[in-house]
Amino acid sequence: MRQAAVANEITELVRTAGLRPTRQRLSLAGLLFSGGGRHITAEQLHAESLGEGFSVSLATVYNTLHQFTTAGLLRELVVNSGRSYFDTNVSRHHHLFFEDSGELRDVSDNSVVIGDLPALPEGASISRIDIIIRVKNGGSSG
Amino acid sequence: MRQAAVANEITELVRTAGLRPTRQRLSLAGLLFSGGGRHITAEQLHAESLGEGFSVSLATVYNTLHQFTTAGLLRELVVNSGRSYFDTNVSRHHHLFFEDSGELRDVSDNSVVIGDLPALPEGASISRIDIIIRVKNGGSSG
DNA sequence: AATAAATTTAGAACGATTCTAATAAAACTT
DNA sequence: AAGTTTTATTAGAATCGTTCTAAATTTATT
Repeated sequence: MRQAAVANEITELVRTAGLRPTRQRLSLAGLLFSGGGRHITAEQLHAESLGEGFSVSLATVYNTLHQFTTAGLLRELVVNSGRSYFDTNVSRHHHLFFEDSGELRDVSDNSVVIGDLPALPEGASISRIDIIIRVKNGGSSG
Repeated sequence: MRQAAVANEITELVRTAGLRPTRQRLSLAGLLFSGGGRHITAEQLHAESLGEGFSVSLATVYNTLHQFTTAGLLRELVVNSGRSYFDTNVSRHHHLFFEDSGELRDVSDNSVVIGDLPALPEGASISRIDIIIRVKNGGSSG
């Protein structure tokens, strides 16, 4: 697809999220959504953006990641205490987490069946089910 | 059971973990393992210990929680970025997390069936599967 | 252009956790 | 049980990821 067409799509994506298509948001959205699925931290995205010559502050990276998450464009993922990953795949799925490398890989939702659950309190409902399969040794090789 | 017998059991538990039965470790182990299953943060355990008149520093609480975790007496649980819970139930099970109250409740392992997984890289093996069922509204009521 | 509203930013502040180096307690030795 | 070595505890500083603040800039509207 032509560059201009991609840029338009990104702009539309940001607009649809109810956000003004600023230079910073478009750069970050481009990095996040132009390739395949990604699992990325705020610091990683910040470094990547600077590396590509798109200057942006870390505060804006955090703001943008949260705005995209609220808009349903990203899903926030917690595997370790003290660091959030943001997943560009917001469809129902789970994760393989390689403890050694810190890499995350998607696992299809079909691989898992949840059976009976304890009764939930009155008025309560499930907002999400997170499954993390922690793997030791290996990773970054497939 | 008599107080003295309980104290002996706790002492043995700490010894078996390869740790000296110091006053601080015994107090903390008593708080952690004398009741039923618990899900507790370092800050909560620290406050509880001081409240019971067992003075201990926060650093020691952290040290002790990690030592107990390494020894297999506790399991560290991450549900939110920026805060760890420690679970006194180290048998295979999963969790219900009440987003409003921050409460955690155990879910039997029987409730869940994991089907096919993607092939793991050579030499890799699963160290643990964490399932967190996030619940909105309700909690602390059952 | 002028005005209003939203965004970005640097740097301070924050909360959870870890580190440091000094003191204290526990376990050996004799 | 005194002396020695090893291990544990501690207060407070340091660190890390993240959030906040208030000023400056950009975008949208009139």
